Amino acid sequence: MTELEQTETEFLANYNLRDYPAIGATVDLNVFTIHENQLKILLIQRGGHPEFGKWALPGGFVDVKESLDEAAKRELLEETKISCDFLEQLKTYGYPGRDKRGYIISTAYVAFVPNLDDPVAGDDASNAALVSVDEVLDDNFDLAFDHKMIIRDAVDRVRGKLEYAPIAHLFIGKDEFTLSDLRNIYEIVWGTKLIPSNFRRKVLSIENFVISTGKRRQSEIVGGRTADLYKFGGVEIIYPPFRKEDI
Amino acid sequence: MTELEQTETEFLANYNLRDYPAIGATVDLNVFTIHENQLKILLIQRGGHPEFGKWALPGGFVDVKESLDEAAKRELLEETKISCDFLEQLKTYGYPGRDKRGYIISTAYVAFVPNLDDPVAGDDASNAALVSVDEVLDDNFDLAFDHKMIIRDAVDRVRGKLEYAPIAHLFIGKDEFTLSDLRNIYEIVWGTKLIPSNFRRKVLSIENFVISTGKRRQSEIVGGRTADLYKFGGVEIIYPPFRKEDI
DNA sequence: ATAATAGTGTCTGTCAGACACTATATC
DNA sequence: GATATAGTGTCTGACAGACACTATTAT
Repeated sequence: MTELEQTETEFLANYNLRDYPAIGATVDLNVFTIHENQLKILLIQRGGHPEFGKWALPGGFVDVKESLDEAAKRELLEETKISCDFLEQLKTYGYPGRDKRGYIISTAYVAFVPNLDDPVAGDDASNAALVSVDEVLDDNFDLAFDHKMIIRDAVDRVRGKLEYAPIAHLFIGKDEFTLSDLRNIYEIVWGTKLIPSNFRRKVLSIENFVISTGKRRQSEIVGGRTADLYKFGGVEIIYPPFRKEDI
Repeated sequence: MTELEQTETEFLANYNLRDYPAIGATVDLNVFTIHENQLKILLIQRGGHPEFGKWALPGGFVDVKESLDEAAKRELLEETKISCDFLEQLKTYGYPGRDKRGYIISTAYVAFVPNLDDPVAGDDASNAALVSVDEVLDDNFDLAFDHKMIIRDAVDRVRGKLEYAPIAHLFIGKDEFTLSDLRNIYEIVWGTKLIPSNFRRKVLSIENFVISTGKRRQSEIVGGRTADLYKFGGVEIIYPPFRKEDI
């Protein structure tokens, strides 16, 4: 053992995180889905103190035996009973007073799940619901902690991410989808109408975004021509990106 | 006091973060600058355990009386004696084993500072240096903790952010600058050559990116025509973004 | 037939890449 | 004059917005 290793061992023997003010670490999950032609987010009604009874993001304390990502994945599974393909760190929120239990830092995550028609009631949660983001972000909708601020950031992230990341298909439950299915996701998340022919041209021009399966499927609503079925092609970034609007 | 408030008060009286495993929270700063025509990052040589003597990102523990942003600003001031206009949260790193002192979560920040020709020697740091990012990211360069991973993410953020955020002028120390000065920043950060005429057209086509001051300044190197001086115009986003390369 | 949806083709305007050309400075 | 940098103008190709047109289905 070198001298350096020895002094480090001594240092660590005397070091204890308990000598400093206690802090907590949580993860909060922004779970988005498309439901009834709306972009919705999963909320749980708090079954314990503090903020008892208020709607809040699912989440919980990080275990010291796991990473933040693992904590997020675990909470998602515990509270929604689903795993998902897209789970990404959003931002970390930490300042005095955001939680009455003490100085608690929360790392927020964003997840996309396909349309889960029969939503979910986790273990810890007394109640769970899918709420449209428009409703949640309304001034009259009361949320626990600083979760409204977090959701606002998360919605911005989802809308922005759709421009350059091939993630829209993650909202579709099926492996094979039509370009109308795909366009529908963009229209709902962005709250805009897209011209079908232009959308089609853009999507097909991106190499490996979608791959034709050769199969066709007929429209679900009323009449109409049968549509080609595609599957995701594995591309990692959409370049040049979609243009959401002319600012 | 309602019944709900009463039970919450009781709950909080019995709640103590000390009842859970201790965790720590730090901030780490990626301070970028342009120095000797290179994109460089500020590193400090650790003057204490653990990782004694290794190069590391400046940073330190978060105080429970301040927010994460405030902690980052404070550390930046303590370690570099400069405040800066751009300080943005990057990502939070937390998993078992990343710090020998215990489960310590680190929130990384990215800061841009203008060319500080005479770099900096903070209080806590035994030694400070500006190192080119190419050198730092080389396999042979040894860094403390997981800081190489953090720097890799930070460099990606800087290069990406330059495409759509009007931040290049923050690397220039002066209030007034020529389009060559500005182009130089893009070329250094991206490691590419840009065609001056196209760069000029792009910059001037973005409303309120730069504003002509009417003044002119002659080139610093050798001969050449005097260049128009501009100042930043306050625009918040560059749309459509710069195209860094055709992928 | 009519309505509804899918898919093709084309015109147009914007904008980036490339580069020739002019203007103004030092040496 | 040579050389270096700043700035103007223009050709071209890629691509998005708009929309007319054809194709295929249900009612």
